[in-house]
Amino acid sequence: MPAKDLVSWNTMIHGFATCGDVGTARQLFDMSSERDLVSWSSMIAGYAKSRQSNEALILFHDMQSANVRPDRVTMVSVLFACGDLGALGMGKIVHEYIDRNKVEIAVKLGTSLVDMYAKYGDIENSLKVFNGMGVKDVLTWSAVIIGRANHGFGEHALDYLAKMISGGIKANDITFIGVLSACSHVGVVDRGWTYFTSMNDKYGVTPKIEHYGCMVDLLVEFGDTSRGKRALLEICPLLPDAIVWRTFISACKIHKNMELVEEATVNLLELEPHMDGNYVLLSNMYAQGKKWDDVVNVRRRMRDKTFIRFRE
DNA sequence: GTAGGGTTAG
Repeated sequence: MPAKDLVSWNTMIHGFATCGDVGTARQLFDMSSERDLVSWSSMIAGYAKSRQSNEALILFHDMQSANVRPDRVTMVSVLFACGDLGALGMGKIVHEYIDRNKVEIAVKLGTSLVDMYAKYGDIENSLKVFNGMGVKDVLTWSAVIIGRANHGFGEHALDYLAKMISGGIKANDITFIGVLSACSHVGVVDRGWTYFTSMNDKYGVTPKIEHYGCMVDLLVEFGDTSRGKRALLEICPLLPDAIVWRTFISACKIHKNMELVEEATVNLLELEPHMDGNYVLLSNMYAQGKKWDDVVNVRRRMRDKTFIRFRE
């Protein structure tokens, strides 16, 4: 039985880490006189969750130096960090460790492996783990669907959706991110619309801003810009966020619709006035349209911020 | 048995 104060200490580390305050969690972690498997795992999970994947892997390394053996809970977070960084080599080492130590590959750990390989684009290893899993849930399938979609294999992603549904597993909001972006990659606007409407009607999944983002991408790139704009401004009941605007901008560029791009970029700047990249985006856009006065204006707005080199 | 583990648009 672990000491009582070690348990409460770990609870505190975990509490701060999962709230996103990894800084405080780390302070507590560093202050603690005693650290066990749970302390390390909580801290690594905190870094992974807040997308400080490098820190997560560094800490995993420190954990090994401290001779604390990771278990399947630790490895879920480590694999997530590997997938996030594209650290396939590290991910494979973890996989080998799992096999060597005969760690049971249950749903969560299995899904983490499937996801890590799929994110990297290593579909062979991803499916090897996938096929070896006794129990798969909606996230296991979604990992494959999203992974395939993001690597340009939209048809493959949609195949897996069909297999999943015929296997009796219901798609959720995460699945639909993969499904809709698969439609974007394949360029099937009508099917995208069908899936989008079936989300609510058939699956009871309320579209989130991410799903509208996918639809904007699909419509603008393969439908027409004005329909995409309608989807964005009128149909989307949620306020478009910066990612949606950037999606819109990059999709618009294909059609070189300067007016819409300009409007969108101004909106983006309002949402994220501190992001330097957005000013560069706006300036480049004006430069492309040879609107030199506007280029100067954007630069003026930038001047008090920070030094940025504009592309010629 | 157990304080700690998986999800997403660009």
